[in-house]
Amino acid sequence: MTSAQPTPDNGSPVPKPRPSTIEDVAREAGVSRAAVSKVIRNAYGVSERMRTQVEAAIERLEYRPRVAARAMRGASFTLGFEIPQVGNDFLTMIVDGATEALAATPYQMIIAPLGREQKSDVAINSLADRQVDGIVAIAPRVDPAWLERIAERTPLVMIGRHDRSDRYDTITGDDRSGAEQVMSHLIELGHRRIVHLTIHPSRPEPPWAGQAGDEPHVIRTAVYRERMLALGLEPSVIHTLFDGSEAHEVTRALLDSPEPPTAIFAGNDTLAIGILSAIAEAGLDERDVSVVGYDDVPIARHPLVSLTSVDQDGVTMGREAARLLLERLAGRTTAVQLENAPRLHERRSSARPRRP
Amino acid sequence: MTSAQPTPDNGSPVPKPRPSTIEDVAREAGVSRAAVSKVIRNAYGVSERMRTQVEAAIERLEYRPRVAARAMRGASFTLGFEIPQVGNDFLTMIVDGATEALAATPYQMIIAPLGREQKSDVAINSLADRQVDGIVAIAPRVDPAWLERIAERTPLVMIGRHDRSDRYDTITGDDRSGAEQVMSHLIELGHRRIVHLTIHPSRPEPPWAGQAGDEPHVIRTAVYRERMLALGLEPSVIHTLFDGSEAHEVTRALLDSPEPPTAIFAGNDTLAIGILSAIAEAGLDERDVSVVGYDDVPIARHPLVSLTSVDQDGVTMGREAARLLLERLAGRTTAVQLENAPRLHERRSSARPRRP
DNA sequence: TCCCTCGACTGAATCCTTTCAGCGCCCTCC
DNA sequence: GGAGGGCGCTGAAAGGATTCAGTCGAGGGA
Repeated sequence: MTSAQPTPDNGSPVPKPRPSTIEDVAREAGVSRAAVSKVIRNAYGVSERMRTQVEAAIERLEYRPRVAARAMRGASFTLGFEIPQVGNDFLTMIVDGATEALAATPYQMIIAPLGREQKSDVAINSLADRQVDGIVAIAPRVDPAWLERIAERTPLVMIGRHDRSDRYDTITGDDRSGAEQVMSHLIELGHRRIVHLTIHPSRPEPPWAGQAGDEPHVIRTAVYRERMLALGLEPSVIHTLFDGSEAHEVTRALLDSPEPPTAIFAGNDTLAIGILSAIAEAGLDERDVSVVGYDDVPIARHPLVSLTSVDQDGVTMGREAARLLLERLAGRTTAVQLENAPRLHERRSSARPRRP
Repeated sequence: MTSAQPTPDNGSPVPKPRPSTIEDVAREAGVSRAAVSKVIRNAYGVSERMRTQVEAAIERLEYRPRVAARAMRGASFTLGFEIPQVGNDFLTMIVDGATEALAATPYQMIIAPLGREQKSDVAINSLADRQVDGIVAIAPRVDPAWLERIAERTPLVMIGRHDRSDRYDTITGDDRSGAEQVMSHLIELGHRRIVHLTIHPSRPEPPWAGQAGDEPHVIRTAVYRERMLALGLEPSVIHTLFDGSEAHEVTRALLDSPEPPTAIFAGNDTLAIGILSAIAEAGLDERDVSVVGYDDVPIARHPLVSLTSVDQDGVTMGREAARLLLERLAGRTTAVQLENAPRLHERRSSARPRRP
């Protein structure tokens, strides 16, 4: 990065123009503050004449309501999304779906991304502190009881985990079915040495004690184990970090081992992409090592990648999450659980093994 | 998505527990509100004894300051990022860099994503309304004068565009140099029929009148034109939407044309990925049509993709953007311009043409 | 001993919006 | 013609933090 070029300070300290307030608008329009407030919020009890007057004043003064002040008594018109990994395209799909669903509403979406070493609760707390009107948490690694405490104050939709609650809504994919489809597919192709590579489950430590079994990845792993054992095969599970680079390293080591797998079932597509890169670098292809991912992110469809993957329709999940929050804000108090049916898309990355 | 399973309302309307306020903490610790405030903000004039007392009370009451209330008089400890396209991995890199830079600070980052049809100003306004302490805008398609008005009130860093301002800081890549590298590379490989496929520039309409020339993509296009004309070749520029799918369609049509190009210079990697998919689907490869992208997103390095691309180090841009904002918040009033030097990474996607 | 200074702490004002109780006024209905 | 009700609007309180001017007490210097 080239050295900075500071522009000379022109001496005159620019006086910050005070942005206009609802008070200014009221004075300008010759009405009370309360009246202006009603116009803004489209509330009941506003004559046509006053509406046009106030709107004109708002226009003239370029008035914009301060969200902070609104939040103190009313609503912030903001929905917060906790996103565990910004670069993950599955999460992007969720955001896309939600953006679309929110487009015609007065609600603005904000995203609190998780830092590399940050925990979910930091981001969720940060959203709650900002008094968002609703929160979407994606497979958060926190204690369900803690989540319920948050949900007591702020409508919350949790995407991914399979625990249920009366307090918050959940949206899940049927991870059992998805993983079954993957395993059936690989087994039918004739694979026997199948490795499962996935992310670390949340550690079973307080305050999040031993509930990891509800996490999507953990369920997929369980299905993998069952199916392997049912065939009298030895399961082999490897855990890595979220980011695909460790998956890449691990795969490279696997390929160098005396008896490398003929197939790898990846916990998600981000990992699968990392795995594919190691296989390609080694000069191998799908008939040496097949790979199946999970999420069906856009790049999986790309003909150069052509990754077999489980589609769980993240866009719909995001859209539904937004809808559920809006419903809650409109008054619903009962909890809702949605589950969608995943579907395996078979592509080039999975094939019959060259030698079983 | 499977039908909803409403949990039965258990009748007892749960009384929302009132979260504790600074008042409660003050009472609990036997001090004044102002004292608690000072402890929280690490302000001057706090004895060791009082600090420990107050901190204990905060702990006991699980007190968390309300950002909305803080924002009304002080700071919101929030930095806002306007992101024009959530799925774009270059923008993800910027966010990653910024997240890292902010990790050790009390500042939390929030992202305002742009909807499909939304304009930059909506997202930027929305951040300003939320009284974030600073804003990062990425190649926003708004009038520079408008941006300066925002910057009068809130420190602002603009990434991408090449216009300068005394009011806000800018971070750019040297797009001229980057585009020169691309064109030199393609020409040296022997390409002559080179098409440039890029995104639509902002329309030269009020309130953003005819300043599109400062946009990174427009500069890259200008360089392309110059180099083609210098060789006596006819430039051919095609504009598409942000998203790679239209690039895919357009490329397919190009390949079917009587005299298809031997190389395509893509305005960014997202487009390049879309172009590559059309080429691969047509059963062609880099010796039929070479492709060069811009941004060097992570997937470009993937051996299955191996896209030649210009690296402008988005992670550093994000980190620097965060740093510049923190500097402003610490008191700097002069504007700073940073520019980094892009570097072309040659990969498999660009090769000598099979027949020139 | 008295005055002054300085550090630690407090009380009250302030930020901007929503909400709620209440007040005229006009219309309708009996 | 009076009661009642609905509509349109207002004034003031409330919400939770920061900030500023000031108070108090201890310690130092003359």
